[in-house]
This record gives sequence, C-alpha cells and structure tokens, in this order.
Amino acid sequence: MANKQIRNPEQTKARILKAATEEFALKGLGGARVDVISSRARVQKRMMYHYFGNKEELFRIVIEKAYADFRLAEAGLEIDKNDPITGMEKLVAFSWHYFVAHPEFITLVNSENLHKARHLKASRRLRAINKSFVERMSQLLKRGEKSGIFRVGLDPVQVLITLASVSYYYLNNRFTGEIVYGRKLMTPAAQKKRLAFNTDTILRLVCTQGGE
Amino acid sequence: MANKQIRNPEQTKARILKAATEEFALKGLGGARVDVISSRARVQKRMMYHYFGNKEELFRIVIEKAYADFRLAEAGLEIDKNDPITGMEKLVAFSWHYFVAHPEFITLVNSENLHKARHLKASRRLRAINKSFVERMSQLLKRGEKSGIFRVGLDPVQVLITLASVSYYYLNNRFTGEIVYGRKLMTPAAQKKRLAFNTDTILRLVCTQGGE
DNA sequence: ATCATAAATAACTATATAGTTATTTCAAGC
DNA sequence: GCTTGAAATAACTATATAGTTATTTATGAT
Repeated sequence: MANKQIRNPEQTKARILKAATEEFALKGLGGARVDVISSRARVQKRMMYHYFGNKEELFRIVIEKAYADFRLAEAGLEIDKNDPITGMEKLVAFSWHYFVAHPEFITLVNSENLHKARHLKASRRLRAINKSFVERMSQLLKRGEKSGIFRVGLDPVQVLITLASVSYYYLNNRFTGEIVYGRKLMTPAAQKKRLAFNTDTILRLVCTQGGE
Repeated sequence: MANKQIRNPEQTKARILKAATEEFALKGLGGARVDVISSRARVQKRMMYHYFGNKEELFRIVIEKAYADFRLAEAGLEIDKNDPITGMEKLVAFSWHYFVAHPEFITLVNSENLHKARHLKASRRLRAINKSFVERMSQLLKRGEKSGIFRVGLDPVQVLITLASVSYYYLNNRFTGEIVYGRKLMTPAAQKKRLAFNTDTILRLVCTQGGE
C-alpha cells in the first residue's frame, strides 16, 4: 500500500542536525559520511541537500549551534549573583561538567580548528555571543579585585583560556592519556579529583593569597 | 661512483613517513588521502602498501614516532641539573616551544584521540617512554618539596597534564580562539605573553609561596 | 475543490578512493 | 655473468562517496 508520507520540515531538519552533530563529532568533518548522516536521521539524503546545501554548510550550522548552546548554558549560571570566589569555582565546575556531558563539543571544536576555523570565520552571530562572555569574566575579575581577593590587572581572556584548557585538555586527550600515564582517567574518583585540582589551579592563579 | 641510486628503500620509507605525517596532521586520519601522501612523497602508491601495509598502519607508525620524538626532545632538557623552579620553568617553556614548532604533534594527537587511541593501545614502546617522563616530574617535585619551595604531596600526573594543557589548548584552538576572543593570538607579542602567563600559572600551582 | 508550492521519494552519476595484480628493473651474492 | 629477491613501476578494480535529476505527494491558501 502507498503509506502516506508525513510532512514535518521542522522535525526533518532537526533530525538531520542531530545526526550530523553525532557523525561529525564521532568522525570529524573529513571522516564523516553524508550517507551515514541521512540514514541515522532516517531521512532521504536529498533532504539534507535541500535544507542545508552541502556537507560543509551543514558542518557550519552544526559547529555554530554547538558554540551557541555552550555559551547559552554558561550565561545561565548567573555568576554575577555570587561572590567572586564562588563565581570562579562555578565557572570551573561548569566547563568541566559541560565538556563531560557534551563530548561532541570538544571534537567539533577540534575539527573546526583543524580546518583553521574557516566555517566560523564569517559568523557574526558567534562573535556577539562570545563578547558578552569575555565581559562577564571581566566583571567578575573586577569585583574580586575591589574586594582585594583577586590579583590586580589580570587579563580576562588569558584567565578564560586557562580555565577552559585545564578541563578541555584532560578530557580531549583522555584516551592517549590513559596509555601515556598508565592510569584510568575517567573513573568517578578520577573525575572528582581532576575537577578539584582544576579549581585549585584557577584559584591559585587569580587569588592574591592562599586561594581558599 | 657518482651513483644516483635508483633504489633506496630507506629514503623511500622516510619520504613516505614525512609526507604521511604532513597529510595526517593537515587533514586528520579520516580526511587524509593515500594518493596525496604518495604523490607528495614522489613515490608510487604501491610502495606505501609494500612498506607499511595500509593507511591505518601507516598512521600508527606516524603517531608513535610523533610521541617518541616529543619525549626524546623533552628528555634532552636534563632538568635534574637545574634547581626546581628553573626546572619547572624550563618544562613549561619546552612544551610551549615544542607545540609551536611542531603543530603536527597536536593535530596528530587529536586525531588519535578522536579514534579513542586505538592505534596506540598496543604500543608497549610508548608506555615505556612515558613512564620515565612521569618519573622525572616526580623527582623534580620531590626536590622542590625538600627545599620547601614546592607544595607537599602534589600528584606528578596532574601537574604534567596541567602543564601541557595551558600550552596545548591555546595553540590547538588558536583559530576559533581568535574569532571567539576577537584578538590576535599568534603575534610574537601575544606568544610571549601567553608563555609568561603559563609559567606564572604553573609556578603558582606548585609553589608554596608567591611563586617567584 | 483546485492549485501552487514545498516536502519527500527514488533512482542515478561522475568521480574519488583504498587497495591489487601484473610486470619490470636493479643490485648483491655467488 | 648468472641467479634471485627485493625495489620500483604501471595499470587496474571494486566500491564508496558527494552531489543530482526526475518524479510524486501532501498541505495550506484561495
């Protein structure tokens, strides 16, 4: 029988995006296959070209959304309502937990950097999102400075990069890391230890005194 | 003799390895093309299969060599001949300069982690190389502890990971980073600043007092 | 109800790609 | 100088792959 075809462009687009995110995250832009994406999305490959143009454009949408989601979640922390130390601790914990919960974010960002960020270069939207992000760190540092807890004149961008790096690197390189260091890195105990270590590292970096 | 040797298996193998390293570093395992490798090596593709079996095996050799080269260079530092602070500073500077000079190391390691380190899992050689690496950091921390400059009971693996992360992340994500932070990250001035910042970060982490 | 348009399906194509088969050529050991 | 095995060359193949053409079908507006 001719089973009725159901039309639902929003769902179709969403399914393609979800499948594409998974495939790009798992294999990278170069290793990803459009046939895998369409079959995982249970959608005709033709629809991917219809809605997104081509593989590279699809990747651009995926990486742009990944960044937007990350910053959106981060903005929800409302660290301006915490004292500076708590705010900083929350930021460290947030990036750790976000990277753990969204491993695709890390691999997508890597893939985009492998391609010298050519897909994001145009994106004006992204720059706007991130500007407020630097601004929030700047405010946090200023508040800490004024109360004498934080060091004077810290560069918010350097702090942001450092804060991300200690979580990102550990998680990104966990597979080679386990071999290199001959140690499990992702047991609950190991994860807890690393987060505590990272928090300590960042507090020691920004605080004037002992940190706690 | 003046023999322009038509046959030179060592040179052929070396040329394939060099070209493969470049291609894998540039495109990742999934994006790399064996035809590009052979043509860049100015060698018949058949020779790649003759000497290395297949694409994945070739990748395994490339990533294994990349790690070996890195650790070999690091071992040459002889930090055991320096006082603990200088030793630590040298380690921070070394990883920074090594990653800057060998961007292929970063992208190869990323690619291997994207594939869950399956090529390195077997490598017994690698584990041996890295064991002495952890041991050296352990000794350095112990010396610093004894002279009261370094904190007591620091985990050498956590310190090693942190030390690598602050350089690795900055350089790995420099392309998206320049967009996200709206700032040049690779000018000589920016590089100098980041290295200084990283050195400070690590010293604050390991030292008992102010750091300097 | 009809019609225009967008959504969805099905089948196709040109080329790229990893890996092979078959053959020739060199050079070392006798 | 002959033999032999490895080094190198050339041409080939089966399949994977991104992207297309052609067609049908549902749906909202008139």
